[in-house]
Amino acid sequence: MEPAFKIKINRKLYLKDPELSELGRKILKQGLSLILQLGFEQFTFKKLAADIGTTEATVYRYFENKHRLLTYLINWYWTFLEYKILFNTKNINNPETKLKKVIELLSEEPKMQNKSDELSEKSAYELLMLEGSKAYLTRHVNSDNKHKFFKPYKDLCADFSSMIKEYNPKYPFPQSLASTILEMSHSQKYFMKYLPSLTDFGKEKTNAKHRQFLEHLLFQAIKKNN
Amino acid sequence: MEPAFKIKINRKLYLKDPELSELGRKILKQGLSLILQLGFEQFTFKKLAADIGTTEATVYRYFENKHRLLTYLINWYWTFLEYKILFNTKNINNPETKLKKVIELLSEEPKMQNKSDELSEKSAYELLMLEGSKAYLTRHVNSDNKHKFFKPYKDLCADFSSMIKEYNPKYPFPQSLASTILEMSHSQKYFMKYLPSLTDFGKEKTNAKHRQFLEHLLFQAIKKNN
DNA sequence: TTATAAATGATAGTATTACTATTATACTTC
DNA sequence: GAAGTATAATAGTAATACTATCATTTATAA
Repeated sequence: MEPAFKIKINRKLYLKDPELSELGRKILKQGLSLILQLGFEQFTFKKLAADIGTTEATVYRYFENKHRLLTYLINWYWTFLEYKILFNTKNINNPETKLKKVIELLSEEPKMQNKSDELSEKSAYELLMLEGSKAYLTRHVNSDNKHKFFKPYKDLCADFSSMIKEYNPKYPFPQSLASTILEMSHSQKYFMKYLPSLTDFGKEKTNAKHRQFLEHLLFQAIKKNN
Repeated sequence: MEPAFKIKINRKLYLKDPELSELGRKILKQGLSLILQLGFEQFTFKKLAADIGTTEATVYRYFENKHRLLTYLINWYWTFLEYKILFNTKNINNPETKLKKVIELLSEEPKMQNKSDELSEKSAYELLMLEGSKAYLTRHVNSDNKHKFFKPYKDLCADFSSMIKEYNPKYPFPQSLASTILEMSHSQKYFMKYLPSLTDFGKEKTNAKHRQFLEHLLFQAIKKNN
């Protein structure tokens, strides 16, 4: 279940590779945790530095600014999720079963895990739900895109889209459907938690309905022979 | 086509009603335009004040902070859109035709219109696409929600959801589907423009495919008898 | 082992942001 | 013409988003 690999992140996202030092890893882990706690707008490098017992200037040696750190963390999760999906569907031949597995993976909320040093999947999942779209909703989206900062998301989307095409090669909107399901998997969870009347899931504890919704949406859309 | 009514905005959103003075209307109109130009993060009341030839302090007499102004503008659009949809579907009895009309309205990009003093639909549409989710993706979402700042969005969603139920009373996720289509109508447009590989629309000039995608997604989901 | 470089800490500084406060002036309306 | 309201002008403050400098500690290579 736990894939044994190192997630590679676009080198333009950092000034100094945070994975390569104790302090860098603290910046990632505590940075993620502080963003979750304070919200991205209220989060600052100064607060983070205080939190991990270093100085603002030091944090700035790793990341140009807080948006780059956010993008790094989001990229980490997108890449992680792609591996997770590929790993868990690798031996499934039936396209339907495969897609169902993907929906399951997108719908389930990761369990707590505290392998101390590493970024936790659960926190990264939360981050994507709470702040994910802020990674691309900026006026520098084009420049970020040229730097390939969205490649992990595009790759993930492309994988999903391929599976859709495998299931029904004639479906005309596989990419849009993939990005829709990906986006919705997070935003419907957000709505469920904070604006439940925008959903049909109430404030339920389980994600069963959330999953049923996505699964139904997906399979109705790509249904064959109509 | 042009509905003749005044859009009422939640009074807690402002300190002084901006609709009631020349200056207030300038704050709205130029504020919207500046946010589009600079992006919400780079937008400040100081820049806005300079732009309309007043002082920062004066702008603060109308709005507590820039997020309230954003929420005001987004609320204005949600309310506008609700009226637009209700107005344009009022005399349609067939539920299918009605839903198709809604999709059409959600997919079409408003034309330029410069009735000088008033907020322009086109700009507000852009705002929703570029900054819309920042209205609710904050750590004060619960408090904002208690203040009913999201009521217009919920109302819009509820209307749409009712039409879905009218078409197929047995469909189990009308609210989620409504919010999904609403969200996607904007985010797929954003992707189309800035991250086209997340869609199947390329960098096309027309919104025809965008519309087909939404329509197909909607009607396949709520199809009867399966 | 020492020299050398690289990473971090300590400290300071700057322009801008996100406000609040005060006083003066102009504009309205009663 | 007085009284009130809206705006302008100005000032000030704490925090943000950085950049710069220099000293010190730590790792690495000769």
